Amino acid sequence: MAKLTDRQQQVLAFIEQEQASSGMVPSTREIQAHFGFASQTAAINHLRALEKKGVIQRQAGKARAVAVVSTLRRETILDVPIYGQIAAGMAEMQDQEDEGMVSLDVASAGISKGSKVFALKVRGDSMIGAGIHEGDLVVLEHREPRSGDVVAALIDGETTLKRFVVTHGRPYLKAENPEFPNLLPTRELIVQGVMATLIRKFRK
Amino acid sequence: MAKLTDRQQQVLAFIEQEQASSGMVPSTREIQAHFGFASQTAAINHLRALEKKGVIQRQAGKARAVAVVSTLRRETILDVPIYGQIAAGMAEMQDQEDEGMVSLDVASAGISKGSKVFALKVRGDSMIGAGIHEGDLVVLEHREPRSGDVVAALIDGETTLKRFVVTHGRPYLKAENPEFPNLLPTRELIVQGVMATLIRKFRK
DNA sequence: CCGGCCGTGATCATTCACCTCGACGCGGAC
DNA sequence: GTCCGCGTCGAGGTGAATGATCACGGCCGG
Repeated sequence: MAKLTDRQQQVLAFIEQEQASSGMVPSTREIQAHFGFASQTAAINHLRALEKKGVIQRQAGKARAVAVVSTLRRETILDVPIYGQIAAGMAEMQDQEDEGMVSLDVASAGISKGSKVFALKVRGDSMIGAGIHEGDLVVLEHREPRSGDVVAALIDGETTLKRFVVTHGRPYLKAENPEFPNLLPTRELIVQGVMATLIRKFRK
Repeated sequence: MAKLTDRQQQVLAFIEQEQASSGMVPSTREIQAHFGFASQTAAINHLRALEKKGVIQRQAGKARAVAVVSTLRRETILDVPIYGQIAAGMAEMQDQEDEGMVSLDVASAGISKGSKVFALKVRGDSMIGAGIHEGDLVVLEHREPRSGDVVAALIDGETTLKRFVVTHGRPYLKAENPEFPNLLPTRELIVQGVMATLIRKFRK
């Protein structure tokens, strides 16, 4: 891919910035106005140059038909709401206060498109044996758990992270920390989500 | 936010799908054609309804002036290239084979916009004490390490993950695993990146 | 009976990409 | 040097793409 000129870099930056802030790609006239060109031709030429260098794609004749290749190549982005640490009543998935958002691509998340997804901040260290630490962000998928999955389960009105194990046809919840009781009886087991991804942010 | 009709959901899905695949929002006529409407008005009405319900934003008079609010609210997405496990010669950041891509928002990544970023797949368990396991994906930022940071360093032509510690004004690399030598002398220390985020994908 | 939803059909007014012709500077090729 | 390509910009014009509007009708729940 050929290198971009300073000017072309500026134009590309403008396009990307506009798309991020207003959601739409600027037209040739808007580019013209932004850079103070007296003619559209200047803007069009820059677009053509960017297209030839492969950083954008265009569709002849169509309005605002500019697509930035780097965002085009990207996998679908999943927006995961963070429901905090306490998840009482989550079974209904309602009235949950959003405490933020994580966005990552579906491939990295390993999540089947279409299923309900949410995230929780890990509190405590009952799963430290599985490499899940306090403060980690856990992305969970709402689906039926399989044996061996790490799940967020509602026990005594509180959500905790445990490993879901089925032995002799009976489901158990297992904490991965020697200081915790290894097996918990699981009557009225409510699994709120199955762990799909873990995200840990290091010092800022 | 008012609930969407089935039809409105379909229209929104079409818009999002088009934007993802071609990079641009469909025009009213394209929406019309896709759904087999005999009139543009049908398409326009749906857009108006979607706008009133707050899921899209439009700008009067402008072409393809539709912005999906959910993607608009989103933080800036960072595209991180995965450079694999072996990173010989990475100091130049050149000729690196892309083995994929991870995309996540800058806020979750905790990365200062503008710095060079890349990712590596963790091999071995020398950092298991820090909760970093084999197979984890580590996002690294190219910057000067501070004491206590986890860094990817080039030692004997191979990249390994270690904790960077400065004691008595002298830098050391420390493995977080009792089976490994605790402190490594660090002459000619090349730090390729400072760990910013960890991503672990669970069973698929 | 009204308002929201879902359409058809035709027309109008802009927005917008594209084209032609021309200009200037710069660096490499001949 | 001289020519050529490329980047960058100006002036003006054309036709297609596109959003917007008006008029009309049907369906449904409150």
